[in-house]
Amino acid sequence: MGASKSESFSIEHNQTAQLFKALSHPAKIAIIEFLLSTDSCICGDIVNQLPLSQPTVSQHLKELKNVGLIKGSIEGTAICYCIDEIGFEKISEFFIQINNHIDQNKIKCC
Amino acid sequence: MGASKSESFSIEHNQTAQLFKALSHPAKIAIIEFLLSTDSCICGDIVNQLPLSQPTVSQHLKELKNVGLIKGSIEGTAICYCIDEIGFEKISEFFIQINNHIDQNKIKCC
DNA sequence: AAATTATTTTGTAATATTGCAATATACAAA
DNA sequence: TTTGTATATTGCAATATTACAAAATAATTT
Repeated sequence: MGASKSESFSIEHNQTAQLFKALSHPAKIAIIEFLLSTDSCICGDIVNQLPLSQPTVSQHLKELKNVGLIKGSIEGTAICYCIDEIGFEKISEFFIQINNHIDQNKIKCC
Repeated sequence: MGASKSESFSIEHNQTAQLFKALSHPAKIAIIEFLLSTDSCICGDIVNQLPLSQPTVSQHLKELKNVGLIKGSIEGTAICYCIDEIGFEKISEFFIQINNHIDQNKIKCC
């Protein structure tokens, strides 16, 4: 067999994993950090920042947009991309759980 | 060509991406959530919780341990696993950046 | 020491991801 | 309507991940 028995897991676990998967590549981290560092976020600028071809960057942008971590709007002939808070809020919910656990000193073993 | 031009990106971006990659599968999310929900964290319990074979679970545990998201200690013949705060603190640093950005309302476009 | 129990490692098949050339689309300008 | 500019899609090769059977390791009990 092989590859991702994702049907065997809950929708929530799959959705959380999907968000993390969208951030599991250095190019995607670089895109997010670039969008954080600048106000102008024209797609072509992102392509120029990265050591990857335009089609590859376009594919990474598509995946980040699909999970709701970035959003894009048409500006004439160009497209303006920026951080989408909604996706990051979903991820935050996961980390709130983790931090509550750590704060409560529930960790007794190891 | 194909596959992960990771050498072209900074060490920081690669490390951040590695942490997210370790969480990019529903089984790994399920493992983390199980460890959050219980004080007893014997490896065999995790195997029983998941719809995967024991060697597959072992492999997921190894990856989570490698990036510092969980840790394990030997207890006789069994191994006790639990959340490792260190890895989660590294991820938190990334989200602090994001939240600062969102709070500052820097998002002007889209 | 042999048997038992718990976990890891190895090998391998199935599937998914990454990256890019080539092509397509969409709009603006000439 | 042709040309140019910006971005997306398609198709495919290279590589990585996922899953598990089988075998290996390690500690415990008998």
